[in-house]
Amino acid sequence: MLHALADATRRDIVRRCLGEAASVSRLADVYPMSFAAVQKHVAVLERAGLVSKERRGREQLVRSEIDAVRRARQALDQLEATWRGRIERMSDLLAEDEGDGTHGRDQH
Amino acid sequence: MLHALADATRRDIVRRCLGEAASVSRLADVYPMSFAAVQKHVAVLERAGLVSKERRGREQLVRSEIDAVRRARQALDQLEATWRGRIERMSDLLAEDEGDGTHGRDQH
DNA sequence: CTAACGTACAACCAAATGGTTGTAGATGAG
DNA sequence: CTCATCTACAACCATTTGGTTGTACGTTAG
Repeated sequence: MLHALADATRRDIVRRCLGEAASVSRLADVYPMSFAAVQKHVAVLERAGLVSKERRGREQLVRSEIDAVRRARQALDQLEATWRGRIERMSDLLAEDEGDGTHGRDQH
Repeated sequence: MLHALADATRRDIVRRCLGEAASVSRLADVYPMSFAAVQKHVAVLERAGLVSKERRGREQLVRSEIDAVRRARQALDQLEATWRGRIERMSDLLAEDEGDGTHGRDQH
């Protein structure tokens, strides 16, 4: 999921299809690469649930799933939350018990 | 940067080193892979600025850079912001000018 | 109907990834 | 000093990635 957003072209595709959907070939002539390459990028995004395709005539409209983007962002929020949790816990330990440096947390 | 966080092991390393730093070998015996593999993951995170290493005796302590995590998260925030921007702009267009569907935006 | 367009997919390729083992250099413990 | 530990790094390997070209198929325009 984050992997799908780790590519600049793919992030740009998501950005471009946020407001209004675009056909794959329209996307293709924006980027300096072949149609097939763009098609693959879209496929990666689709597998990750970040965009959906809807056939309209002979075109295939790509639309970004904003909720999926939000969910991806949450993964990083989680890291920050963990961080805040650690700091809090450390403060607690310092407040109530300063002697023991080897509390057995963090074991696998 | 997002690429560095796209791997589950690396995200876990970041999580683990958020509160207190850990030596590379300590990290290594947490994961089911060789020391060298963990070392490589740490190197990737370091190149991305997500962790920093500090030598302490013969150990190398790995510490996560919470600000870098925040910066990575901001990249995804940007996508959502773009989305909100698009919606806003669409509303504006609908409000003031309904006739023209082919305004020349989004050109490369 | 025919030609052009949009898509799908296979085959191929170079480079990056994620892993391994092995070797060698620093550093601390005894 | 000597040995065990921690780290660094090279060489190698399989798989994935990001790109290409070529071919085939469905749909729309004229």
